[in-house]
Amino acid sequence: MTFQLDQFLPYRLSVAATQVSRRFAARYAAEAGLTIPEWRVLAHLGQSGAVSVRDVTARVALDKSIVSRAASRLEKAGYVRKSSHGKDQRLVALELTEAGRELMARLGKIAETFQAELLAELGEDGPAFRRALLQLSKATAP
Amino acid sequence: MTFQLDQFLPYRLSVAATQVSRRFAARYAAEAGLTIPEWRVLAHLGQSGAVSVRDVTARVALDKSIVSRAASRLEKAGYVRKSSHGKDQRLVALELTEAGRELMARLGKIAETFQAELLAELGEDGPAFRRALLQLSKATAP
DNA sequence: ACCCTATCGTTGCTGATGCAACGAAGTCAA
DNA sequence: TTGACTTCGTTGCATCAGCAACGATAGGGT
Repeated sequence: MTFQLDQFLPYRLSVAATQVSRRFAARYAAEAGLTIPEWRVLAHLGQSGAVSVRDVTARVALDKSIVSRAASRLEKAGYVRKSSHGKDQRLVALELTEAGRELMARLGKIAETFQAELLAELGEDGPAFRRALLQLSKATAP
Repeated sequence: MTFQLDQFLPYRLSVAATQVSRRFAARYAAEAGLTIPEWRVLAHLGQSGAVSVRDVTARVALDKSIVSRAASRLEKAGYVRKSSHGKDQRLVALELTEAGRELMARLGKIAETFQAELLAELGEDGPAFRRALLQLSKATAP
């Protein structure tokens, strides 16, 4: 029997992820022209207060260079403020501005709605799907 | 309650996909230094005989420019042969060379093994996970 | 106090991505 | 047959991801 690409889990996973990202991006594009890294940084700051680039990097699964650039764009757009961390001068403290909090409040609603739609589509497979994603997200030892 | 990025399905899905792709890439890197598009094109040709770029594009969920470039690289590497489709001169017939079939045979085994590992990790959530991925891969009407 | 090493964040650079435009080839109707 | 329109595959171009290198700062041992 030959190998079937369309039965292959990594492939199916990648296609699904791309598809879902596209659908979601179409939703929030109307509110703000954010890239995915920008959206993730914004969302993380919304739930975490003032944190460093390193913290964000660890949490949102993006390279630090990407987080750095996303933060700079968000700062220029007025959604994020960079200040220096008093204690350790190497660190930068990132936090949302008032405009950033407002934007995040709107995007948060959109995100919740979208997630509800997805879960409705999944029906009873939803919980198992969630568990599976968590399991697969674990990195193997380097 | 504030929005929690790490509970958000599109985010979890994206992280899981990236993670799994990395793990799989690490496996086949030892056999051949393929990019993901190259791997997909190779895999599709392995199961489909001679087909056009358009066919591959539709099947592997990649832009036609990406398929075109991947096919060119695979041709240069000696895994793929491009010939002209007698009937319609616009079409290109892509097919694996002998070297391509050999490589695919080896990669197919690696892929099967890897998939078995993933399914073992998922345990009884595997089938639901599969169904969910298929459901989410469906595009919404444009 | 000093040096040696580690960490933080930014920037450069290479290659990949995705969109649009293009030439070539085919189709269909008048 | 001609001409308008469509489709196929390639290529150009702008952007983005990811890795490495860098300056700046911190910390730890002697």
